[in-house]
Amino acid sequence: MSLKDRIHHESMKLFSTKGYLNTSISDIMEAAETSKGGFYNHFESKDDLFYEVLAIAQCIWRKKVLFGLDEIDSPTGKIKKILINYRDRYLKDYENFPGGCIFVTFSVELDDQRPDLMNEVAQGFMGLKRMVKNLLEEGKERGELRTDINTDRATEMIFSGMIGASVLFGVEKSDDTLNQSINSLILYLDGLSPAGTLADLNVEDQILEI
Amino acid sequence: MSLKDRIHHESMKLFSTKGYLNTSISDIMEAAETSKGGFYNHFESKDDLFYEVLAIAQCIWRKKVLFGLDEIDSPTGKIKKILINYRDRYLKDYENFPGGCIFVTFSVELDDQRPDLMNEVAQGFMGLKRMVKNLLEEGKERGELRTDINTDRATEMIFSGMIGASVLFGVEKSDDTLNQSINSLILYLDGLSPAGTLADLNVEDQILEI
DNA sequence: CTTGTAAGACCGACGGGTCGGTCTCTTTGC
DNA sequence: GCAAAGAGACCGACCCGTCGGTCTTACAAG
Repeated sequence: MSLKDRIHHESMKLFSTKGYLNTSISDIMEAAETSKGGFYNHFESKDDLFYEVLAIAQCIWRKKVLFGLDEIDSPTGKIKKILINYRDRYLKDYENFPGGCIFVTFSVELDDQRPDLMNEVAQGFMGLKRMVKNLLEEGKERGELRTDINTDRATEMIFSGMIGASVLFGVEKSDDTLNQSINSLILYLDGLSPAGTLADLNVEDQILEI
Repeated sequence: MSLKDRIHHESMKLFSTKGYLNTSISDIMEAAETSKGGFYNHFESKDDLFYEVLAIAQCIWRKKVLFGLDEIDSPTGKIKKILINYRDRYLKDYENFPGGCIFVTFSVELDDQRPDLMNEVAQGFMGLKRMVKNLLEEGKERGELRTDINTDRATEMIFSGMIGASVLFGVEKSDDTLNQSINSLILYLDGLSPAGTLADLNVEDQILEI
């Protein structure tokens, strides 16, 4: 692995645990086993590194959370898959994000201090929210959701539930807590479907199989 | 207002926006219009200030979020009141917490960096979660919830929904977003009640009246 | 010899914290 | 009633370490 890759990787780990502002370049140098010269040979500034790491993190997020989604036809099935991926492939990815969801960490520390950096992060959030909403609406059109379901409200529940789950996972650092939070969301999603179709989806199996 | 009170108050505001680690004592000095000497005359260390501010913030939280709760008999009504207070009296309290929920800010930045300080914060979270759970269970006993409702899962939904809502409020800084997030939680709570009782509670009115 | 990579000495700004000193207000002795 | 003495609030220069960032130097590959 090249030095640049090593700096990217170690920075991402440090950012996810300590945040951007509280990670010093010395921290990164130590973790990547390099020096000031090695660092500044590859990056113009710390902010420069931020943007690159953010892009890489978003790329990893997509790969992890959207994994296997195209093999699923049902929109609500896709959301369920997103939740399961989010839980098992993303939040438990201690190799890349040992400190939990890097976007939550960024957003909480940067929203009032570095609005310029914050914008980039916020766009990712909005993308996820829009995706959930679109899938819910499509699911409703296909009859996978009860007709009385308000997709906006359901989107809010699932979206803020995902964010809340990652914060609480950071607080408690317990896989059990995370499983409970996300499983509750999956069961909530199942509860939106018309009566009778619940058993067909084999919910509990899907939760336990992972 | 005494200097000590001023430091407490300004620190709380700064901590809620910048976090603890990223707030310098110079920041506090400037905001409280004092000097190094004035600061250290009242506090042994920055950590000392942290503990005091945390205690004050918890006190304010309780006063704001539990406001008027004893006048309500119904357990689910109490939860609804908590959600409304949380939305209007606590999160929108720009005077004390201009940066959003101070406990979320603390927990995200401190969980991996200062576990000693984190413990104090985490206990508050667990207290709220336990309160919601107890109220839900009591509500179920009183027949305010359908018998098939799993109170653990409902607790997860409401609790992580509250945390997620405060993070997203910080990201978007929009009252509308916050209202939508919390209103969705209130409507979710209403959805847990046995069919037919929904209209009696006059949900939409309660949401709009605030 | 040239070119690109990495090392680390160095810079000014700022971090938390200390310390000598001033200013004001209360207590005390007469 | 009044002045001397003491207590404690408050100030800001200063300490040392760390911050992000620059620049010269060393060295290895071609």
